Amino acid sequence: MDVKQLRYFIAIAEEGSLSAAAQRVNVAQPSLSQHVISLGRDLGVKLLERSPRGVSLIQSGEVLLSHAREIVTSLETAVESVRQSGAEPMGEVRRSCPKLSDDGQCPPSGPVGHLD
Amino acid sequence: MDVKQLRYFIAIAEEGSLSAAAQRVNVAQPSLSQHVISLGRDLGVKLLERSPRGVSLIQSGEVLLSHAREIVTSLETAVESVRQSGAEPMGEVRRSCPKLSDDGQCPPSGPVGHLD
DNA sequence: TACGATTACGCGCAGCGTAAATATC
DNA sequence: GATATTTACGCTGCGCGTAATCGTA
Repeated sequence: MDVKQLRYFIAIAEEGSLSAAAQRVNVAQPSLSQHVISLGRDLGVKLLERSPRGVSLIQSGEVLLSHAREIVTSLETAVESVRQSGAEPMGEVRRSCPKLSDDGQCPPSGPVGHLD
Repeated sequence: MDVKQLRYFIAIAEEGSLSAAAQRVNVAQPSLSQHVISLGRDLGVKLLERSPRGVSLIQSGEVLLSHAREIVTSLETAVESVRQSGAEPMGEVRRSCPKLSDDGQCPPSGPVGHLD
């Protein structure tokens, strides 16, 4: 069970259609189809019903949806607070520059804040 | 960012050692090393310090740890409720939430099955 | 015919394990 | 030398996209 699947599922639930959700999350429909099948199999429940026009959530799907939203939100909150807690940013800061110096180097950089 | 990485990170934090954590989660040490490096890179933050005897969390790591525990718990709860939502009566229920909104309220709840 | 989901199939990459290297005691 | 992490490297499986197939109106 993966957060990516939860994101996909939220998109499907909100769009009511695999095709629309696929566009929204930039993934091909077959991939989403596979994910939702796999998700249902992992949970041992049927999550949604196939309608001639798209899909619609059934009870278990609604339950999953609310939890999924909560979890995804928690995750985003977590990332945000960890980033802001960073007294010690790490890694090299790579930057591009619009114009190289004559010696082919980037001009010296000024003070840099955190990356968004 | 993946839940698996959060589980791994929790194990590392609690064991204080990559080797011990690796045994606990049944993964080779190098794999965990890669994961924690990747996690730190994704977050743009240094999470722990290498000691000659294992590793120890620094501030950002502690922040991540608490969030990670919360998220993993939420995920397990979610799986449980979805599984049990199969044939259970449903309706609005009060629920606890791992994190209050800024105004001190629980985030809005959706329809759910019963909680044990 | 048109729209949407599923099945089939091939490819690339992420994650894993083994093994070798590095570091600290 | 012992313990613990990191680097190197090959392999397998998962996730994705394309294309073909099925279902319904």
